[in-house]
Amino acid sequence: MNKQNATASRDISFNPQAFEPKWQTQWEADKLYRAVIDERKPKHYALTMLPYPSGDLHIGHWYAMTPSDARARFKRMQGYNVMFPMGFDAFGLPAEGAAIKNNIHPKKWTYANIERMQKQMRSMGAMFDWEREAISCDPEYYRWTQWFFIQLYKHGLAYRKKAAVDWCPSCNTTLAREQVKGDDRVCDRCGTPVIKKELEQWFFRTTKYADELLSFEGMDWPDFVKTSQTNWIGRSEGASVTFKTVPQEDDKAGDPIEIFTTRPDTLWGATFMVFSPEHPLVDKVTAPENAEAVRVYKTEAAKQTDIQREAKDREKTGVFTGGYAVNPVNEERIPIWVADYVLMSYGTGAIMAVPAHDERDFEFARKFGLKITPVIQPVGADGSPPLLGETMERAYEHDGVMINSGQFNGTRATNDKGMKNPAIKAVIEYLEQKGIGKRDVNYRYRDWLISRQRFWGAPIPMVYCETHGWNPVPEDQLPVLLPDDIDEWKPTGESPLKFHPTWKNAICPIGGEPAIRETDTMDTFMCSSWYHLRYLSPHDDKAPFDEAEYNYWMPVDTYTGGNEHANMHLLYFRFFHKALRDMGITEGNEPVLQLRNQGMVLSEDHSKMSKSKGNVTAPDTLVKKYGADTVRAYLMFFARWQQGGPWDSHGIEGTARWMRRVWTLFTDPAPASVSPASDDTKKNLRRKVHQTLKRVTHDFETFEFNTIISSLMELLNEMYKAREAGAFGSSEWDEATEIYLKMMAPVAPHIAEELWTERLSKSYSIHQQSWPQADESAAKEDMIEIPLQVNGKVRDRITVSADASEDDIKAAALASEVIQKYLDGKEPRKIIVAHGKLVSIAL
RNA sequence: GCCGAAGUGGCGGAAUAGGCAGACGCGCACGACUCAAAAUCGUGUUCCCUCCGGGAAUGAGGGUUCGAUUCCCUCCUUCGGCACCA
Repeated sequence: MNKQNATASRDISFNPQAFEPKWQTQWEADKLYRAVIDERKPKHYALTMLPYPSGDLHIGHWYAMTPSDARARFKRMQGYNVMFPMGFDAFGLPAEGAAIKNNIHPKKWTYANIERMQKQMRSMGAMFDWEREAISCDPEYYRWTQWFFIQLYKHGLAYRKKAAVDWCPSCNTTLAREQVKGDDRVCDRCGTPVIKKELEQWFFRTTKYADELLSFEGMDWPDFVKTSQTNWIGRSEGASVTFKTVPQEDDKAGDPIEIFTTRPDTLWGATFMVFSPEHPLVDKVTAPENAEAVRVYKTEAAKQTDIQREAKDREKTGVFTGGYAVNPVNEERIPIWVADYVLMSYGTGAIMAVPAHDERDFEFARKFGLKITPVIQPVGADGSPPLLGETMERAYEHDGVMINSGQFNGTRATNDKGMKNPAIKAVIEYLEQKGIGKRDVNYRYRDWLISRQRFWGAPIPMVYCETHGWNPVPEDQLPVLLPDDIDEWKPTGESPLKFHPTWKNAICPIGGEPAIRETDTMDTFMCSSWYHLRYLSPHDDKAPFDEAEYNYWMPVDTYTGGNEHANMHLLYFRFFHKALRDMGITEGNEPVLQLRNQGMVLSEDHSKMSKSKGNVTAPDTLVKKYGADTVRAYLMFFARWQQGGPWDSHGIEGTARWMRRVWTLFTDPAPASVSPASDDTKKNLRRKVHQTLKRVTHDFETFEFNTIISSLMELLNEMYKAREAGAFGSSEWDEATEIYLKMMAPVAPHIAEELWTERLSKSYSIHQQSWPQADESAAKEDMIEIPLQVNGKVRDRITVSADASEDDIKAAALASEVIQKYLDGKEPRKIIVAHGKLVSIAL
């Protein structure tokens, strides 16, 4: 056999740079991947998160998109009518940065990048349906973003309010709570610590859906996303209780104060109250002689940043107001304090303090010498003395029995939260009966702040006039276009649109008087909350999306993307769908059935890739060197997709080698001098093919891309051996090659097409073939090797027929000389034949 | 502190209804081809020993079991989310 010649000819003929663009052009010309409604076929909407047009496609985009593409292709071969659209999330800050730097309009920069990235995306050989492309900064797109804002406004889900909001001093804009990260409270975009500003801004009423967003019923989503969202929403069950304040002399009517507590069962232990410094009633409850101290404390608190105030290990501070409240269950007069450990942004901004059973209240009470009354007594701690306020060393926060609580003494308090705790349940019922409190739920979740003081976003379509206040722009006047003739878009802290000479001038839609437009633009997460709907009919000028398309394609069957969006995009996206549903625009409770998140491709030194560190891997260079198929395959192979990992520039060589070996197997002339393969060889080949097919099919379903590639590599190795053994030309061989290319087609669409169409001369296109069906009987083994264990250690192996009975296997095992040696004439204590796979002998 | 995910050779990773640990690939070593190198092909590659053969090993320790990477308990480490949230 002359291997040398084969090698030489192969290296010349494997040239992905030649056939990859050829097929990309061909597929596009033949509209192979157009997704058109076809009622005869089951649909599959495969969605992958759309990119921001930052300039160049990086390896992370490939990592997100090409395995998703492979799976979409697999679904398509399985007979689904698959829609796999792509677009651009094209509004956002970097465009403004670039605009300032290069003195060009953000629009120009953005569209230039889009064009560049479209070209790069085409080199991936993905089955994107470009006729469905949607670009969020197109007026035909943001017209509908604005339209949705107006619908939300009309349904009371968009509102304007003044509040202390998060402000990024580097991005010069407000941020939503979700966009502030970590304990050091930094901007999600740029890492700058945020500050608080008191501003009037537009909000979406996301909290209305807090409870519904906690339900993930029927959703095949990763656990970490579900728990992350659950944590974020932060639901606490408890009670709200009204305390009366004791009137100051000049003020006869003492105001009622509502508080929220998760532990109403400890109400009898509430020995003081604490107000947040910002609480509106602080001044009213403050006694004249304490007024100066309170004023000073409030001023100090206002100067502190949130980061300082919310630092956990900080020592508690506070001042007495001189005012008192009455504990509604025991009529005890309790002092009211002001302290910054109580936050205005949670609950009612005031708490009842139960120092005996709350760590924070305990610390505060000890520091200021306030009364501590235990009301839950631990049980079962034999001999240990009962809790006493004077001697307790820390708050007792576990289960026990209620004491010092009047009629409830003796009630069992468990560690359960909410109504599952008998003590809490009993007390809430009592409070409701007496009319002093009620069952209540609180969330840490906040409404979504969507105003941005930036230029490159969808203008908020609202107009203000002195007489009629805020009103939406009439829908027939949409879109409210961004001006082209703007030369001042530098972020100043105020919206650049404000400084355009004429843009903000409008007329009131109600009375026709002169009015002013809202000059803030929308958070770009608003644009990406509905892009999956725009893909349905991207050029529709009658509606945001076409109803027939919606009815056929929605909901999204599989959504893939990065895991950094768990509490941002994915929460907004769900909120948006539910809001639209309640307005009668969409149907169903959730937009996405199945969600899968890929991990991140790290650089070779295990750090995050970044342009500034110069450790990025450029896909364009890799495509040039290896071809797109190899890059795709390596991205699927090198790590668990859902986990990601560091790039390895040597590792890709292995995948490149595999690709060349595939090419060689299909293009090399058959070895001439071997005799025809034995029946066994052919049967074994066929078995391996169908075993691989089963595995690959399974792994595509479960997103286990790395084992798809390794199974294919393994089968290729077997095929080489079978060819050596003379299988070439047999019907088994032909079947193997056909199935091999079909399995390869989703992963490496170009080489599969080239070999299928050009080398095997099969009918174009392999991407219109259906996924092969595994033959179970062919995949089954005839003979199996069974390990024989003695006391858990493998001592011998026997080969038996795959359908041997347990008794046969047992007999064969005992017949083994090695086993007999170990038995040494004794009777084994126990013999177990495990599922016909293994024999375990216990001596 | 609370919630979640995960710890397997030099490396990326296979294998879970409880049944042969290390598939596949990288790297490395040796060999073939070559004047030589690259490429390619072949062989080997968890660790330890006295290398015929035996022993140990899936973050650590314990438990259940004939049998545990897989199940249970305790602990350690890494990553992610939340955190003075009443």
